[in-house]
Amino acid sequence: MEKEMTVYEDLQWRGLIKDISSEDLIEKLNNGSLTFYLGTDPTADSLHIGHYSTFLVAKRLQKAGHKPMLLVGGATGLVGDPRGTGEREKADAKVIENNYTKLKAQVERIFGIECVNNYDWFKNVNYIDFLRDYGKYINVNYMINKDLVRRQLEIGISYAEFSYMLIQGVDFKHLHDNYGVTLQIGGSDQWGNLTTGIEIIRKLTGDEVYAFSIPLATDSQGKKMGKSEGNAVWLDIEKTSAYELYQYLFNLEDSMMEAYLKRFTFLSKPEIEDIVARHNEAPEKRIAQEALAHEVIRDIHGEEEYQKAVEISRALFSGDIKAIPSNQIGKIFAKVDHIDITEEKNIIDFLADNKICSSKREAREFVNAGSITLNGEKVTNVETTITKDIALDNRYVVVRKGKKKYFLGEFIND
RNA sequence: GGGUAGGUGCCCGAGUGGCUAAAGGGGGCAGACUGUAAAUCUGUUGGCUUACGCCUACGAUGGUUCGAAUCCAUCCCUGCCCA
Repeated sequence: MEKEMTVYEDLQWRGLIKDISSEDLIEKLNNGSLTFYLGTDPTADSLHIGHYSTFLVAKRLQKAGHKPMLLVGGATGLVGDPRGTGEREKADAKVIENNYTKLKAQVERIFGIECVNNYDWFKNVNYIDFLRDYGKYINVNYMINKDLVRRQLEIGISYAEFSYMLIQGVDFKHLHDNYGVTLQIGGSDQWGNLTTGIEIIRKLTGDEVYAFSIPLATDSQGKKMGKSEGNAVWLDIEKTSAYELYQYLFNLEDSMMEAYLKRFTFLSKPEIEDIVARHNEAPEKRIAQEALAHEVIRDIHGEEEYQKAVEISRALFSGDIKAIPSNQIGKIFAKVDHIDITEEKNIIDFLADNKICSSKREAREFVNAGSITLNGEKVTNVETTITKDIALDNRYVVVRKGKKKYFLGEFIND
């Protein structure tokens, strides 16, 4: 039996540590009970899969006996953090507020961790005081040398975004002063912001606090994970259904499976090694993808949603749509995009009107290319009409676009 | 404030009066192959149209011209240099 890994070793093994502010932190992670935080800005009304692994680190540390706090940046979201690729659009304050409300609820539901808002302590901060209390202690030279700032300096960066790291640094100090937070974690792109906080706290209080960064989740090409059909993979089930999430995870490439299992699940080292070994014997069975999808969807949406996602997938990909009892279709496909059909209509109009295709031109192209399937039968004639005769049970038309995008059309008027 | 280089389709970027719905690359979408992978290859990528064609588009607004992304004027925005 292998010796049990320490907290730090486990994180390292899972590929969740990129930079660490001080070697002293290792000891504290392994033995102490730290209060730490992790932040995100409310730039959208839901987290996406890219955030998920980072937030899971908070969960892992919590399981190891540390106390987590999550910060949703109502204040920092109004300013916008530099991305290194160009200035962000000025965010609408109402949108940010709305996003904050949703994110807070989501974060507390999925991770079960207390959530704070930096707007609460920034809304009354006076600009002059801010400059005197904090701005005085950080050199512009220091700020300019941060990687993201330096990159954006070449294309222009506003004073607001430039100041971002200062605000985040003050967050750290606030949480340090009021909640005894001594550690901040974040994605590797946040490293500059994390270290600025450490700097501010050291200069103002003399206290030594820590940070480590987490590598961003990428695919084998080094691209950020999290896009499916050109859309982000959200944790909000209203934005990305359990079925869509299942499909996303199930289709991930083999070569990344081990890394993803380590990063996105709580499975132990022996369990992951076992899954990977079995997977490699017969990659086409996608044992690893299946395990990954099960773990992740159960943790985010619950076992029941996972089972439903599997059920839909089986029904759709078994190939034989017509074999499904028609009284089951409505139920099984409840989670697939649903289209009400009120009249019989030409296939091209049907595809374009229901936004399955973005235009009639595209609809024609898809039909001609053989990309459209109705109830399991390929349609190649643009003159085809959607009628009740071809509908299952005179009611349902399962439309497939491409290899795996499904829609359920249903005749609703008699 | 002065000088200078720019602002092109989802992104990067070519184009300096008609041959430009706009090269090339990336990304997206679709097809083939496969395992509902990856990689690769092929097609496609403003809208309407079977098609001819029409409409909308090259920072904004006006103007010159038979004709402008391309020329002129004013304005807005950005980089760089100087003060």
